Amino acid sequence: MPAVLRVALPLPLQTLFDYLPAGAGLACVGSRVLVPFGRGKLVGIVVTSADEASVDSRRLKQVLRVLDNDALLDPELMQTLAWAADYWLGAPGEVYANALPLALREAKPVPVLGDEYWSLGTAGRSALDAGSRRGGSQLLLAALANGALSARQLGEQLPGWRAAARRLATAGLLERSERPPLESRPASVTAAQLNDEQQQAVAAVAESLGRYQPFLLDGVTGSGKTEVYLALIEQVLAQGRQALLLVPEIGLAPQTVKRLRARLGVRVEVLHSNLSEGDRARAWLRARAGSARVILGTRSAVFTPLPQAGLIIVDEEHDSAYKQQEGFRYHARDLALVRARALGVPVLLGSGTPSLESLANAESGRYRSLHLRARPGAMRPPQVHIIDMRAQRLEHGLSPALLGAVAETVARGEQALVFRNRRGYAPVLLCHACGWHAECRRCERPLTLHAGRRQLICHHCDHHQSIPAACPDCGSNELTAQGQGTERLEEALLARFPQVPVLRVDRETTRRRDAFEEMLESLKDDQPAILVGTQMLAKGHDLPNLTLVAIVGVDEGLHSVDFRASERLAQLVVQVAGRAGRARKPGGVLLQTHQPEHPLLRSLLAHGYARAARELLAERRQIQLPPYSHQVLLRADATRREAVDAFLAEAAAALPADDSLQIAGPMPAPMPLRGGRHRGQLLIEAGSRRTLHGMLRAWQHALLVLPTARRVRWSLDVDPIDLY
DNA sequence: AGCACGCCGACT
DNA sequence: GTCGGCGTGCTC
Repeated sequence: MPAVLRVALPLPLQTLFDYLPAGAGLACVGSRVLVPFGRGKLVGIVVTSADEASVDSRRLKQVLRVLDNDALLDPELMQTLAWAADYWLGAPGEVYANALPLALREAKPVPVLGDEYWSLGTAGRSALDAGSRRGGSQLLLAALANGALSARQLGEQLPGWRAAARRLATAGLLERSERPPLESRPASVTAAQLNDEQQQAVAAVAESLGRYQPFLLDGVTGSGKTEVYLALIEQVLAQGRQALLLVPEIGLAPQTVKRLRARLGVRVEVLHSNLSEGDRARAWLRARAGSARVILGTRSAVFTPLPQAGLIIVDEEHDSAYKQQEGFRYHARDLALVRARALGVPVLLGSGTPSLESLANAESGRYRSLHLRARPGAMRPPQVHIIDMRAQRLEHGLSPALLGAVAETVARGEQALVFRNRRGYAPVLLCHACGWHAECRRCERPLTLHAGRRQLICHHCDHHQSIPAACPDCGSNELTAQGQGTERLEEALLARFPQVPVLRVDRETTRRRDAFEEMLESLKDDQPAILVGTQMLAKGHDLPNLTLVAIVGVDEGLHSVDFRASERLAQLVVQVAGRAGRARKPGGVLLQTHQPEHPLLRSLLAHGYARAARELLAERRQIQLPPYSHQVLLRADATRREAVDAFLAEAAAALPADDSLQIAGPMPAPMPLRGGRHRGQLLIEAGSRRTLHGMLRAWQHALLVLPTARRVRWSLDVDPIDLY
């Protein structure tokens, strides 16, 4: 019997807490325990045991209850989580809080491993026969008339059924039960014929099944990456192993799930934020039990237990959604690699526009490269043309050439997409008489004019205010909207093409869940239409009648302070342009810019992403930026600027004297004021990861005990991807 | 994080 | 005279 158990508690503290073992029940490493803490109780994870307590043994308390007889987290996950906590400087408790579904962080036994089923009670059947219910309740009763349905089936048939179910259950008309999960059904769709490159990719990964090997699968939109994933998952399933597929956002999931289910004929567990906590916990547990064979999920799904792991796939690996931006700032793609190594399985990173990090790893031989060049079933790659905006008469920011191309497209009965990465009507409201412009007081940035909502909105904090009728400085009523957002482009295109449906797709118009999918589905494949929107349009399902993509106003990305802006711009342009390439007909892409000579744009358009990325990488190498150096960013903010300055100065002074560390700052953050808080940062760079990580824990500890640290909010970000 | 303890300003 | 501000320290 060990003397003490070392327990991780859900607190943002860097320490483990020692407890005496419980009187009854043995708590093994990786299991949950309920412990007394202060005047309350907490659920923690047993991380290790030790012979001796790290504090005075008189202070030790006893574990109240052992919640799991067997480890909830297997040794591989425990080891990977410990690694992750160490690498990203996470507090142990926070790391476990990210890895475990919420329902498993409570002092309850693990939920029953089954599916939730609903059926009519006797009273329910009478109510159905009597027709005494209306609306959603009536529909739900009718849906259950022929027998019980699972929550999953109900979700597919009757959106919003849960509210009705709750009402009817309270009234005693419905019964809830748990049943073991359904056995798999035979696949309903057979494999597509793979082309040579796809076959080679599948063969290469398949040959590595059973051992760790990272692959970078580089394939443009429509090149058939998904078919490669499917073929590999099939092989993994045939070996009786599990496959984990990560996607950057769940918006991409519904079609992928449908495709996986139809093709593989097995249950596909989906782990995402819209899932109820009970369902999420059950899916997680089914993966742990090995009954879930295919797991699809976003960032946090990288923590799914995989006792019979066969393969991990990270789709759209360049996507920054894989990096958690607060709390425990881990990167799911990087963690997927660590897990794959621990599990001894291959890991496949897929993207049409790979991150420079992954390209560098492929170049150095750490990853094996797989390419898909051909576009099966698609026409040749879209032709990209630059429109030089200089000296053009613009109509709401749209050049005659662009409008002409849109006109031709819709005249042919085809669809056009106008991409502008700015929401709202106009990014600036300017006084023509005195030069005043509306600015957020809490961020010192221009307020965006939203015409439909009749408000000025700050895109950096939630500040809203009404639109002034006259200039508050000089009283002039010559207030003019400067620049174009998606709302204004929508208005201009509507006015210009009154006979064609114009759909705006941005955060405002797709606020409701599923709104985005519904909007895209409302497009008739054989009818003309114009889509206007932001980033969101870079993804989503195929639009076979979309033949023109017009990219407007990406110039901001060409001279940003963030060294990653050009990489992101190139990825965005290629991803958006790719939307035109999936049509039955050849697609065209127009890029409207003030800087047609910009080397990045020239290289991108003349030679494609791979070449542009190589050039960006060469630049990074020359000036020793990531991935050729390693960074840690200390961020701090406070209502008083002096508090930030004092803390950062002390933080810099607490750094070890080491010539191999490059220190930038303390300096103001790119947005020095946000939401009324002053922000500053200190960037540490090193050529070697070992050097950097060698000092990090000690430095973090030094920061924790700085008196000035108490007067600011601060965080350390290892491998930051946004320097905002 | 959450909570207690402790030392200085405006109130029944 | 007390109620309550948040600065400081602690939680095994």
